[in-house]
Amino acid sequence: MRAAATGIKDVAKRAGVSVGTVSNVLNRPDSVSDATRRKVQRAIAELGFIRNEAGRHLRAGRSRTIAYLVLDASNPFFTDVAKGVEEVARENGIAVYLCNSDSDASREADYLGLLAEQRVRGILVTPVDDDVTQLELFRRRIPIVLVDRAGGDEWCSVGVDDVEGGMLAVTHLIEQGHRRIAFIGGPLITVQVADRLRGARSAIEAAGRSVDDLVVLPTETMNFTEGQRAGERLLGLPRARRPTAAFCANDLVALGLLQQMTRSGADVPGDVAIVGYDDIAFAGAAAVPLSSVRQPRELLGRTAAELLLAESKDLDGHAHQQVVFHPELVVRTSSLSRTE
Amino acid sequence: MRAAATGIKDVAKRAGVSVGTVSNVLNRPDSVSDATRRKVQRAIAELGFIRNEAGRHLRAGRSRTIAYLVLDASNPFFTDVAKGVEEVARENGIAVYLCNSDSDASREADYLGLLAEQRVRGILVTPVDDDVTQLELFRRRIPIVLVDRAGGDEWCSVGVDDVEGGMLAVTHLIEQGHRRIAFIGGPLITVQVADRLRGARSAIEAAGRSVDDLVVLPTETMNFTEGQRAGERLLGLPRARRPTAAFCANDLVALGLLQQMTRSGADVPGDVAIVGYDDIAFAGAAAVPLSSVRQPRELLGRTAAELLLAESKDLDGHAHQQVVFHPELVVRTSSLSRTE
DNA sequence: TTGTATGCGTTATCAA
DNA sequence: TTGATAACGCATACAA
Repeated sequence: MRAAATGIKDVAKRAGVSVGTVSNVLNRPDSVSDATRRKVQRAIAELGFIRNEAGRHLRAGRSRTIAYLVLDASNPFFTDVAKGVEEVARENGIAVYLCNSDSDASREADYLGLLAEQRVRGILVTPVDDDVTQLELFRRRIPIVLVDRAGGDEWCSVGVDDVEGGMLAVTHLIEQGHRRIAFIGGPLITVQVADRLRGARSAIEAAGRSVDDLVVLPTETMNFTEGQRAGERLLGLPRARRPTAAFCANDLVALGLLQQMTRSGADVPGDVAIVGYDDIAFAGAAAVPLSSVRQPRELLGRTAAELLLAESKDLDGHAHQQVVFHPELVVRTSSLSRTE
Repeated sequence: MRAAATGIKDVAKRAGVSVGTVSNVLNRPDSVSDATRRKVQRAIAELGFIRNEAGRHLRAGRSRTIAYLVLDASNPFFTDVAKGVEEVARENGIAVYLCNSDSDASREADYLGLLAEQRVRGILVTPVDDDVTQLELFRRRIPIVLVDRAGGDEWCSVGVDDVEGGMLAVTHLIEQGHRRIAFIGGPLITVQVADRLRGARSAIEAAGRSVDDLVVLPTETMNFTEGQRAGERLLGLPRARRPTAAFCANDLVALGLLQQMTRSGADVPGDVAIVGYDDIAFAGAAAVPLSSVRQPRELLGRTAAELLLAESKDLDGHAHQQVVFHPELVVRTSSLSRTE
């Protein structure tokens, strides 16, 4: 048998005081006499009273929940960012909904609708596509911060300089003596991917090479399987045209590629050097430790959450901020030429 | 400038009808005349009205949200289970909070408190420890279903027969000609781990071997790093006593072990055969494809969610159910003896 | 210091 | 078919 829901009224009755006093004990304990406070607290304990957030929310007009809508909950990158978000939220007594759009625009839309109904205090989102018009609708009601994506100065955003990341990766590969370099990732219209590619091109040009030296192998999404497929395509290229190095737009793709190479008997980094992106935990732990462009994941999450809470506290006088972090190249075995 | 929150009253005023009619349009559109319905719908569109879930919740007395409190959001096993949960929830117009206890009992307690305040309709949880007394408190108010863990017939639970899984794995290794077999996982007091170990022992006994042939290497948690450490310990054993096969209590540990072997120049499966547990996506994609005991992850999630919704609909007349699925051994390269 | 009364947004009941 | 109104649980303004 389930206990009936106890409310503030039941507590008041049990303690022999009014509901206002119970509320005071909960919210302004100093304004209540010691004796009364103890009485009320005992009643609360005896009844196992738990505040009803729906009532508080309705009364307060705003919730104590934010949401983080991610592209792919099974990508460690996002769970690491989420960790940073949760920390800040906890410090502020705020709960975090973790929602997974799974790179599906309709799921994203569903979740945004749901979150709007919940009147969450704010939403952190890495949008499925770069068209933010859909988000515009919601933004009129709910503060939104873009994570790992920029939206111009009309939006708060937290990201990492992906052009710089691409440059770091490819400059490193050039320094390791590689001429033909593959870029693997997609879809190419995605801002992050496009920026990383742009950085890669800049590095090629800065080295005085021809852009033809960069072989773009686009993928549909960025998961392990796509990396394996790209590996097959890479090995299918004629020897003369085959790149000796690959820069992958994320680590899942890089790990898939690495695995396909190993499986096919190709040596990494001997036959193909590999640099990934994100530096997820698996990267350093791969069979051949993976070089990768590290993003400050938890910091990204922390900063995004702080921006969101700031905006939610000062809705009108709020100036949108675009925070851009710098990536860092972590060199491991997968990209080190043995001849050096 | 942020738009003021529009409510059902604003819609009513705009459409020139009463709030009851607006509510009818939203909830029982058939009971409203076509003309009125159109008027109201136009007002809703013009004002960009979005229902306030807090109000609905307060009125209805119950929320349309459930929560899934996982041990480790970055373990693909849990995100796969979560996918099953979300599917069922979506089919029922219910939202899912995904909460990450990160194997930390205090975080788990915090979240349970938070969820109780939110009056979520139910909670799916894989508890941090096997002492369910803490959960008992909440259960009096909120339906709880244990996921991947059993709690006796006083609880609804969904799990997989871990004893059987352990037997499958070790029987297979014995059939592959191995005598000394390592069991790697922990903490050993965890029910799942203990059950898998028990299954492993049964398999040894069923084969007429001595239980001394099973070398238990306990780990503190079950992540990649612990697997690598276990690998070092394994290789540190004197040749004569060193197991030629290892059964790991999850895939992360197995992958860590596999990687440590490869790094140390040991051959898998030649020097050490490996079987993991869970069959996460990475398992089949590892440098040496990993044999693993597969759990029906999404089905686990679906079933758990269905059980939870059933219980939440019929609180008192509810009979607790313990659903136990059977694991399946997926044999890949990592455990195949070449001599066979 | 404590009690009373009101309203947050929604839905359901009942009357018109 | 539509409208008026009460109620959900809580927090606050104000009165005592």
